[in-house]
Amino acid sequence: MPEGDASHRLARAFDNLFVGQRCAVSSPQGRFARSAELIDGAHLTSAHAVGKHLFLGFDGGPVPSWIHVHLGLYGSWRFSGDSTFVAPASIGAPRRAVTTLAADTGEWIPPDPVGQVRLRLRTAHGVADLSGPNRCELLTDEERIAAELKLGPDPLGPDARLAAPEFVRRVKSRRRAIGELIMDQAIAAGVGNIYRAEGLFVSGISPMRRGDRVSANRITILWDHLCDLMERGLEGGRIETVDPQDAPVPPLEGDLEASRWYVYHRTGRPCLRCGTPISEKLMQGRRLFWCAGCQH
DNA sequence: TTGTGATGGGGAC
DNA sequence: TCCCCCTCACAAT
Repeated sequence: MPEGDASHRLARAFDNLFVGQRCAVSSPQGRFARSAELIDGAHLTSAHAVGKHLFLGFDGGPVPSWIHVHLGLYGSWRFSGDSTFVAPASIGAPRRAVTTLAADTGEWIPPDPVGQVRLRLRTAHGVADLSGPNRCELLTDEERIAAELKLGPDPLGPDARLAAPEFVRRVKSRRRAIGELIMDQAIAAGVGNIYRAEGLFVSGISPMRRGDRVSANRITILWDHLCDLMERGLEGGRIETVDPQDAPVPPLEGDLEASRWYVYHRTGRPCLRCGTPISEKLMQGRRLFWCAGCQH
C-alpha cells in the first residue's frame, strides 16, 4: 500500500543491494515465468522510482530491459539475506517477516518463497520477493520512457522544489475537486490517499474546492508541503505527518495513533489544532478525511 | 472459519 | 459509476 515514499525507498534499497550484481530472476508463482527467463542471470544496472512506479534496469539482453513494478494496494517486497545484506524485512503492504533460516554451516540459504511470489531476484547475498503487485512487466527502454511521460511532477523527484509552477499549472487547468486532482498521477506522481488527506490539511485547503478556484499561491504551498511530508516519509520509513508541536501530550486516550496523522483515519476525533471533529466521506471511491474547521 | 478492508489503477458502460 | 485484478492480516463469528 505504498505511496511515492515507499517506491523511492525501494529504489534506494535496490540500488544498495542489487545494482552491479548478477541476479537470478525467477517467478516462483509462475505468472512472470516467461519474462523472468528472458533476463535471468543479467546484471542489475540501475534502480529508480517515478511516483509509485519502480523501474529496475538490466543489461545483457539484446535490448535494454526494464522490470516495471507498481505495487497497487496489496503489493509488497520482502527482503532477506546474509549479514552483509542490510534491508528492511519488507516494503509495501503489511507482511509477516520471513524467518531467516540459518544453516549449521553459517552459510546463508535463500528461504522458500512465502505465499504468492510473482518475482524473485536473488544475488549471492540475498533475495527480494515481490508479491501482489498491481503491475509487474518487462519493458523496453522506449516503453519505460513512455510510462514515465504519463506521470506528473513527483514531490520526491530530482529538483522537485522547482516543479511547483508545473504543479500549479496542472491543478489550475482543471475544474475537478482538488482532492480528486492530487490523487491523479498525471497531476502529481506519488501522492496517495494518506498524503492527499494530510497534505490538504496541513495546507488548509478544502478537498472539495475546485482546482481552478485555488490560488496559485496556495497551490504552491500545497506542493511544498507534499514535498516536505513525503521526504519525511521517505527518510523515516513510514508515513508520519504530525508536527511534534501539535502532538498531544500525553497522547489522547483511545487514540494511540494521535501523534501520527492529523486527519487520516481520525473520523469523529477532535482536530489536533482546532478541536473540530474530523469529517469523512467517499471521494472517487476512496475514504477522504478532512477538518471542516481548518480547511477552506 | 469466514469476511473485509487496504497507502491503486484500468477498463467497460 | 461500477467492476475487476492482485494478496494477506486481522477482525468477526
